[in-house]
Amino acid sequence: MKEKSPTTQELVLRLLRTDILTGVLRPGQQIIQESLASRYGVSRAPLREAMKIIEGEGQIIHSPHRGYFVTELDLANMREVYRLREILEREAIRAAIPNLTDTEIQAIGAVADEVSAAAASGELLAITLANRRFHFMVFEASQMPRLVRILTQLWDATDVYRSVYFAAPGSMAHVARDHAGILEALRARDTDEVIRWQDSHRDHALTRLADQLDSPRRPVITVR
Amino acid sequence: MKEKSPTTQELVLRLLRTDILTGVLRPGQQIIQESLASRYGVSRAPLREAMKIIEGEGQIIHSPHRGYFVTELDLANMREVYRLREILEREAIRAAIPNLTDTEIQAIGAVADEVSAAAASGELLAITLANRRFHFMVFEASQMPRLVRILTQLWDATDVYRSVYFAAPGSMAHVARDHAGILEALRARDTDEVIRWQDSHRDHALTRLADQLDSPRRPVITVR
DNA sequence: CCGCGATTAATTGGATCCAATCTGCTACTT
DNA sequence: AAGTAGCAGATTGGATCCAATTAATCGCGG
Repeated sequence: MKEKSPTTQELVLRLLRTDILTGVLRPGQQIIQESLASRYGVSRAPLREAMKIIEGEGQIIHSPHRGYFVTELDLANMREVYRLREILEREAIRAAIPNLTDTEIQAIGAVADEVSAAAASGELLAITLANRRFHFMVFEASQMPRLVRILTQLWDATDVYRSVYFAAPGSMAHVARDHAGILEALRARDTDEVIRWQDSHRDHALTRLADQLDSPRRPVITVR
Repeated sequence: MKEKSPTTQELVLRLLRTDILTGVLRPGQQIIQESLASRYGVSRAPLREAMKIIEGEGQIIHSPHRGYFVTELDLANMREVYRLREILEREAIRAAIPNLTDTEIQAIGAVADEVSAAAASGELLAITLANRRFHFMVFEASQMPRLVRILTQLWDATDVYRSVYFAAPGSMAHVARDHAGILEALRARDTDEVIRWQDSHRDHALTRLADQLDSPRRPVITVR
């Protein structure tokens, strides 16, 4: 097997995503290209192309001749994202259920365990990523690549705040319960029940996140 | 009022969009950066950033070290786009109706006339753009910017084929009738009726487009 | 004659360099 | 003293240049 040759902008893309996710780059903050490029040890060229991608996903916005700024979500915006997720995830689940094989469901169960393991370790980034994999394994079974892409964008838009949510006490137990419920309903091939669990799961996250929106989060790391 | 200073990549962006829309760049074709850049009279740098945006909208795809290619939609993909449009446009209309003022509806009516005027002139590009404005004036009244953005992407994805559709004889009369129906239902604030018209409008377009997908379209202009 | 491998041309990816624009400060006018 | 014009520094936008990767052709061997 030949090893992958990661192009520089893919690398930068990953770095950018995690920096936004972990709060190194805070909402509202301007991104100084030179500074960030040297921080990543690359030139500005691949950074700018990577930023154009992130901009397309709505995580940063661009103002000509002024620069890029990390987007800041207000409550209305957040509610819109969750409303769209509600509509689209229902569609994804409906399309996915008939396609899901037993082995795939088993694999999804394994990922659920990974989430729990990550939760035990307390690694916020690991939890977020594992949780994402869990849900998207279902979505991807829909065989609707464009739908999956849109859902990815919607999840990306709120991921900045999601890690804060996971940090809240008691959230992890709630998540574990919902995941178990989803899994059980998947095994029974009970579409409506899966949707019910997923809806409640999402609603719970939204109310928690809405609370967090008032109290601004503290910086994790600051880049000059 | 100060005039706008269009940055180069915005210019390139517009050029790229119309080139894809009008078929100068055909589905499946590779985009040779140097060739296209010189055609636009610019360097490759702004072209590449513009392409990253278009890629995010799904109109072209990128393969590392190989290049950019204009995306080609198969029937399954096309059906997915229309299914997603169905779901999301319904949501947009539901959210929009309560917000629509009489003056706004009047303005939408004016745009419907523009579509007819464009249809009479036979200018395919003008028809496409006017038609788009008509529908998006409704969508934008939803006050859901993210939803509008996603819908824009979905419309973009099929616009390459839409002009072919408009060229089909009899289509224009059908379109005019549907638009009139939508307008009337808007004036009556009858949400379900608007959705019914919009659904039928869309379904008609899909069946026509599906036909076109078999017979490959002839090139309009070819760039070396 | 067909398949496989190496060399070469073409194209993309990344870095550096220069020009255009914005922002904040200073000084001047009223 | 307040406001505005203009100047200087910083930052972004665009162009050119060089390196890395791909694919295509040619040649060799089976």
